[in-house]
Amino acid sequence: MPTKSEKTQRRIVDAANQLFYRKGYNRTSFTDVVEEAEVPRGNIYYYFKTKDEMLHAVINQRLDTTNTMLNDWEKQIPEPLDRLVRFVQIMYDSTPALLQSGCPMGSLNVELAKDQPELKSDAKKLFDVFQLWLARQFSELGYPDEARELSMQLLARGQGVIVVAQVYQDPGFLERGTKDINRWLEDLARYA
Amino acid sequence: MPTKSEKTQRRIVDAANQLFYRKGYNRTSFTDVVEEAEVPRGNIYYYFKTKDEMLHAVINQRLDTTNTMLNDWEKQIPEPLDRLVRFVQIMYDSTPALLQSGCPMGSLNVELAKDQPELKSDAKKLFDVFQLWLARQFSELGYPDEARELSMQLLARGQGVIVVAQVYQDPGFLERGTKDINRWLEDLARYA
DNA sequence: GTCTATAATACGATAGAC
DNA sequence: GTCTATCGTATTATAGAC
Repeated sequence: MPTKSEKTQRRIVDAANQLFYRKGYNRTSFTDVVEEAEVPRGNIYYYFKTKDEMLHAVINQRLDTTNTMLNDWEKQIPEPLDRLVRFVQIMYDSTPALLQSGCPMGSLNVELAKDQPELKSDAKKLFDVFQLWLARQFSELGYPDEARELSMQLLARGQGVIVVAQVYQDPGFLERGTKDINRWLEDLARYA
Repeated sequence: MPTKSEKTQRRIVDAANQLFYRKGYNRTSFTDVVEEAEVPRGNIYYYFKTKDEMLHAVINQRLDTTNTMLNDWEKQIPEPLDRLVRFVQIMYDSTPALLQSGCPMGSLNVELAKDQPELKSDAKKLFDVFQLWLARQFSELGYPDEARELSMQLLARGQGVIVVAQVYQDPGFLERGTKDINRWLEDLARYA
């Protein structure tokens, strides 16, 4: 059973997570977070000494969520191709959010990569967890040597489609993009 | 001959342009700009009432530069395939900057799309100018009906490769990515 | 037109009462 | 652990001397 303290901390991290996604890390202020989380002003410093620490907690929470999701997929989906297709489907399922705020891990990395290298190396882990999982699927699919390269190509395709769909506010492009990616995956599976 | 006033304004816009790219729009302060441009503190308000206006000037300058570049390519390069390949080559030529700060137009759009819709619609023009030019090349290449879709696919491929190469600080992925794109373009030209 | 001084506000962060 | 009051700094922006 979670203590009151743990619940408060969770409220803060959840609020920060949403705001970092909707507004970006640098444009989100502590005031924004305490208002969204509905906790008193200075309270936040009991849990996080700095904004960086808050980002760290947000990233760790996302990593947990992602790991759980990917592990579930490996348990529930027997075929590597179907797992890869399942991955692509989160893009299609998240259409409204992606058009509004972009890719949660992509946009965070793009923002932090510019001139906040320490924060960026933390955000990079969000890519790593997907990349390693995808590489494992490509390996099982029959491409052990090209697994890493293919996983990065898949990530790149997804990122590109999301950015352009967001710029042009075009859900159709996102849908066609995911279908193209799936065709590519099916071709890979066919000629493995 | 440029007046002193015009030169000062240009210095400010050039400085802002660089900083918006290296640090992002929201993390760049007026202080940063006046220091980079080496003009006195409050002077900047004579030229730009708000930061938004400064961004507007930066975007318009980039639009001018881009239009000039693309017009030159159309004059100097007779074949549409070669023009498309020339476009892809700026990615390869800009490797160090792309790994450091990402795509100048992509990262700006990703940043502003989150919750600054007016600024984002201005930044979107940077995509438009490339998109329209690319569509014209695809049209000439023999794909008049698919020209818009193909131009967006090319932009998406570029954006994706740049994001992933930046996240992993991997110039090799950027190089292989551009080669893949060129192969795709050559295939399109072959089967047109 | 150019520049300095400074206002007004928002920020991240701290001290300390409870 | 919880919360308030507040500090110091950096921010955008203005007023006004030159």
